[in-house]
This record gives sequence, structure tokens and C-alpha cells, in this order.
Amino acid sequence: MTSDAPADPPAERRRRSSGRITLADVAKAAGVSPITASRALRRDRGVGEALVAKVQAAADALGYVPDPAARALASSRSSHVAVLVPLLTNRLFVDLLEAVQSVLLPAGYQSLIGVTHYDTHEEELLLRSYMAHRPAGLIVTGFERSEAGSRLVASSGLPCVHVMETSTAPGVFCVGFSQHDAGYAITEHLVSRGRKRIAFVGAQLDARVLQRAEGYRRCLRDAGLHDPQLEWLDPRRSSIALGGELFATVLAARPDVDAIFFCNDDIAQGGLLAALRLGVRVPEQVAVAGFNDLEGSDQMLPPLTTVRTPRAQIGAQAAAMLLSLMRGESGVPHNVDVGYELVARGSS
Amino acid sequence: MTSDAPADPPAERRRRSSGRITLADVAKAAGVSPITASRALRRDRGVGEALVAKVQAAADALGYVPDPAARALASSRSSHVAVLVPLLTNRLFVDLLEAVQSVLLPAGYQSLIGVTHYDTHEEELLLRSYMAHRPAGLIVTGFERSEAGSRLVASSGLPCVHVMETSTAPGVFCVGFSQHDAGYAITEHLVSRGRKRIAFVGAQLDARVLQRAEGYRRCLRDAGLHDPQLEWLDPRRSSIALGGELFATVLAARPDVDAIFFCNDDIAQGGLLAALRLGVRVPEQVAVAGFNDLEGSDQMLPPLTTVRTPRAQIGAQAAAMLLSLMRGESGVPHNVDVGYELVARGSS
DNA sequence: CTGAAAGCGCTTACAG
DNA sequence: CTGAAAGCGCTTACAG
Repeated sequence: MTSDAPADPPAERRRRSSGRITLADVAKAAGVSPITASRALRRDRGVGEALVAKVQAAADALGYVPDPAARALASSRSSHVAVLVPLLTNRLFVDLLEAVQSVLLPAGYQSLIGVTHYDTHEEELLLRSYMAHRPAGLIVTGFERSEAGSRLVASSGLPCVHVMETSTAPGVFCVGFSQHDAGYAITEHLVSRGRKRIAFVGAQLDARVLQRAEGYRRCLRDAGLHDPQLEWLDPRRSSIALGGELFATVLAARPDVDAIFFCNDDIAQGGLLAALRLGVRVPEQVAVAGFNDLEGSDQMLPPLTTVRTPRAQIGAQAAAMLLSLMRGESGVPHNVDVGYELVARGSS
Repeated sequence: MTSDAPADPPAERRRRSSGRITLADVAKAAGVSPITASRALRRDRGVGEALVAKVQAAADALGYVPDPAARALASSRSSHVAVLVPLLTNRLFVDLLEAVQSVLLPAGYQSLIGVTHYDTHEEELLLRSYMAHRPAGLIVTGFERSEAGSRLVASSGLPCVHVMETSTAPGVFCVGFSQHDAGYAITEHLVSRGRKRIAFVGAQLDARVLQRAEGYRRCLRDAGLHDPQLEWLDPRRSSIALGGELFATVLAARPDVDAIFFCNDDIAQGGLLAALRLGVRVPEQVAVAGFNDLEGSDQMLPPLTTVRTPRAQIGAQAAAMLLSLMRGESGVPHNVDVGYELVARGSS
């Protein structure tokens, strides 16, 4: 208060305490050292059961919440998991994300959700920014990324799980299904219904769409029905409106087409709505099939034949796999194939 | 190598260096102190222009990336912004989120996206967990939360922006529009089309749906057309399938209904598809209106009349507002009303 | 099974 | 306008 203050400034002036309850407070209350308290709360092996209980009780009583920043700094590993998906406007990835979160959150991990917009350069920037946060692990969509992006992942040494596709490449962890086989299966279904001129309509043209297209081609070649003129590959983003446009385009160019396999349910739904508008009878004149079994497909007129893809299961299993990897468990399977399911409805 | 090692262990044994380029490395390369380097890189006032350039050059040359954990620990403020939305399966919130991210990411902030599932208890848990991460700011949906949740937000002292609704409560920052007025406007549109028995079909029944319902009631009272029997309030989650079910329910119970205002476009789309299935003519027998102008509404048969809600604008403005608040700017407006737009299409 | 020391990589006061 | 000291709240080795 006066000018003849002590030469040594009072502790209060030097401290920057946030008022936060710290591990030291818990340790003091429990009558142990901070190190022991830290180990007890993390259930680190080597702490007596009684002590663990005592420390936990003290922590609960004080309402202690560990500081993730301090923990990350000291251990150089945060409680973040970076999850990269192409788009949130595709319900598929929302379902995937929900499942991932439902496993990661209870395990104490926060997801940093990054949207790449199917752009490998954007993905690279996100990866770079997320790496600075010392994430504990990574979940990425598919295998298509920039050279630098791949290097960032590899050189980080972080556990990484790839979702939506399968791979037997060494050292790669993934949960997905064969997009090629699913594309083959739905095409085969159309063939089995007696269709002869089956078109493929793809949008976005990401790796998975192209794999489905490849399955389509393979099936038609096997059936002796392949016609390269029956493919419409549009790089624009998949949407209901685009599906309507492409449906009209296909029928104008090739009125003899008797079936269309749309690479995704949203463009298939748009196709179905366009058929209604144009008076094209489905499935009598043209059978229609989609992919993914998105919301509303079972409500269309007629209901849409499609492939149900188990994205919730993919998300949950990928998160569980990542958890195992982050814990350093051994014997974690590398390549989990969750399969897919053909859903035949009225449109085919 | 031998057993007569020095009593003082070599530095290497004590260090836990992560190999990371640190601020100290940059400072050394630039020939300044770490403090100055820190200030220069953060463009903190009080560093000469020449020095800033020199430090930045050194940082760039070394590929320096600041450590968010260390920064958070030292400053007790992270580069995270917690963003809480009810659902990712509602495209509305995806659009909102995309806009938020597009403003926050370039400004150096990461979003922690929390999905509350319209559950105030879940929201409270998320809030508690996110607060431990010392976020720099908060974006939350609406004003409906648990007592404890509100207290967490208030006592944190963190800048917080509420989205989707408006409020003139003191100290509250929000970006949205009047859900009540929008509900009034679309109902008024149906009235202006000569409809007399206008039903309201609501799902989910969150605060905003109820505000739209209130606008609907007010409008019909003003028009002398209010009939409390014409409201269907269903707590289940909004979906295309539910819309179809409710459309059938309404017409079975009250075949005289000549218009339906669905609280959201997904149930309205389901209603339109059900009308097609049931052979109910829209708009001749029943006019149909939705809310939000979601994807596909313009593709329906007939195209859906709805209210376009500027969620991208809400997200962008809310993020910009939060940025201003986090920077401690003064004179930030409290209540931004971005309005809405009536979109009259063929269904009414 | 438990603990004293050091350190993770930054920033906040406090001086000059 | 620049810097030496201390500290943010944890955990990692190292001992015992």
C-alpha cells in the first residue's frame, strides 16, 4: 500500500493463477505427491488401490478437471483426434462422424473435424494445422491424398485409420468395404432383372465413385452388355438437382436406356423426381438404382433400389481400432471389411 | 559406455526434446530474445517493423509452427472455439457450421463441434468437457439450456454468441432471425391464397419449432381462422418418413384441411411424397408449406413453398462477431437480425 | 509402490 | 521498443 514496499514483491504479484483447481490441490487434499496423484487419476499401473480411491475421492470432492493443454505439453500428446471427411453435406459422412464421436468421447478424446471438400490441397492444409495440435490419432477418408499430405501422416508416426475403403497395403489400417464389389453387385442386380442397356451416372468423381464405376464396367463386361457410351461422368458435386438434370440428359441422348445406376442416392432421388416430372415410368421404362441408402430413398415413388452402406458401423469400428492403436495394443487387425447390403425396392 | 559414467548425467538423458522447432530456435536464428520473437510473430504491438520481418523470415525458413498446447497453457486461452449444435443430420446446421469454419479457420481458430441431440443434459456434459479445454470462445444454438449449462457459460466469462434466434436480453450476443415472425409470414401467405383450414404439423418440438407454431397461431387468430384442433405436435425427430406419416394422419383426421404448414422442409417433403402416393392433389386440394428451404425442396412435385433461412449468413456473422469479442473490441452489436425470405413455389 | 527434480514450449507481468 | 525471470499445470525419466 505504501511506497516502501519490500524489495521482494509479494507472491501475489508474480502469480498468474487462474483460480483453477490443479493436480497439486488434489494431491495436497489426498496427502500424496502430485506425481502419485497424476498416476492414480490416470490409472497408471503401480499405484495402490487404496491410494487410487483416496485420490479419486479428493479429485471428485474438489471438482478437479485435468488441464488438457498442460497434459498435452508435458506428454506431447493431446486428447484430440483429427477426423478428416470430404463433406458434411453428404449425410453419409455425418452418420460416420456421429458413430466416431460416440466411441471417442466416452474414451476421453475430442474430435477435430476437418472438411476437405474433396480437395487434396485443402486436406493438406488441415493436416498441417491439426498436426500442430499434437493429436493422439487420425481418421482419414480413403487413400487419395497429396504427396505432402501422405508424408505428413507417415512422418508423424501417429496411429491413423483410413475409412470407407479396404486395402491390404502393409502397415495400413482401414475399415470399409469394397466399393468395386458393391458397384458390381448392384449392376448385377439390374442385369438379373433383365435390363440390357444399363447406364452409369456418376458425379463428384472421387476415388470411391470411380471404383463403383469400375465394378459396373466389370459386371457388364462379364454379362456381355458393356457399352462405353452409356457412362455419364460429371465432376460437379452430387445433389438432387444434378440428378434430375442428368436423368434428362441421359434419356435425351439415349432413349433406349432401360436402367440407370446412379453413383449416389441423392442424384438417384433427383432422377426419380425428374422421371415423375417427365412422365417416364419407373421401373417399367427405366429401372433406377442408387448407392448408400440415404434418408428418403425408401420414401420415393417408387422406393429406390440401392446399396446400404454401413457407415455407422465403419465409424464405430474405426474409432475402436484407433483407440486400440493409441493404447499401443498389439495384434490390431489391419483391414476390416464390414461389407454392404443390396436393398431391392420398387425402382428396379 | 563404461560404468564409471559421470555423476552428472549427460544433458541428453534429461531432455525430452520432441525434435520440434521451437520459438527459441526461431529467436536464435533471428538474433532476438524468445519474448521478442513471440511478440513479433503474434504481431503484438511494440515490435519494430524490421524486427517483425526478420523474425517472420526466420520462422518461415525453419518451418516453425507454434505449439497450441504451450500457448494455451501460458496464456490460459486456447485457439479452440466450442460450437454446439443440436444435430448434424439436419442440413441447416451443417450449412451453419461450414460458414462458421470458413471464418474461424483463416483466423487461426479450430472449432470443437459438439452435437447435443436436442438434449440439455448432453449439452451440459459437452460444455463441461469443452470448458476444460480453455476455449477462446463459444457459439451455442438458441437460448434453451439447463440451469447448470447456463451457469457454466456465464461463469466462464468467455465470449459467447447465440445463433438462430434473436434476443434483446442485456449482455447477450446473438445472430438470427425471428422464428415467430417467419412462422407468421408463411401462414399469412397461405391465408392470402384463400386457405381457410390451415394445419400446423410440428416435429422435434424444440424452442424454435414452438416459436414458429406461435407465429402460426397469432396469424390465424388475426385472420379469424384459428382452430386449435388443427395442430399436430409430434416430439419425434423430424424426417422425410415422419412427414409422410403425419400427412396421412392429418388428412385422415381432418379431410377438410386445405393447407398444411410443416415446421421443417424434411417433413414437408415427406408430406409431398405421401400426397403423390395417396393421390392427394397439391395444391388444389391441400396447399403445403415447409420451413428452411433445404436441398431438394425446389425439386419436389410440385416444388415446395417454404421460408429460406440464411443459416450460412448466420454462421459467418456469428463467427465474425465472436472474433470481435475475443479480440476485446468494443461496440460490438448485441443482436443481429438477418431476416428470412418467403419462397413461394408450386405447392401453395 | 512412491517421490523430488526437471522439463514440455510458450506468454505474462515487471523492468529498463 | 526489447529482455531476464518466472510461471502456466501437467508428466517423464530417474531414483529409491
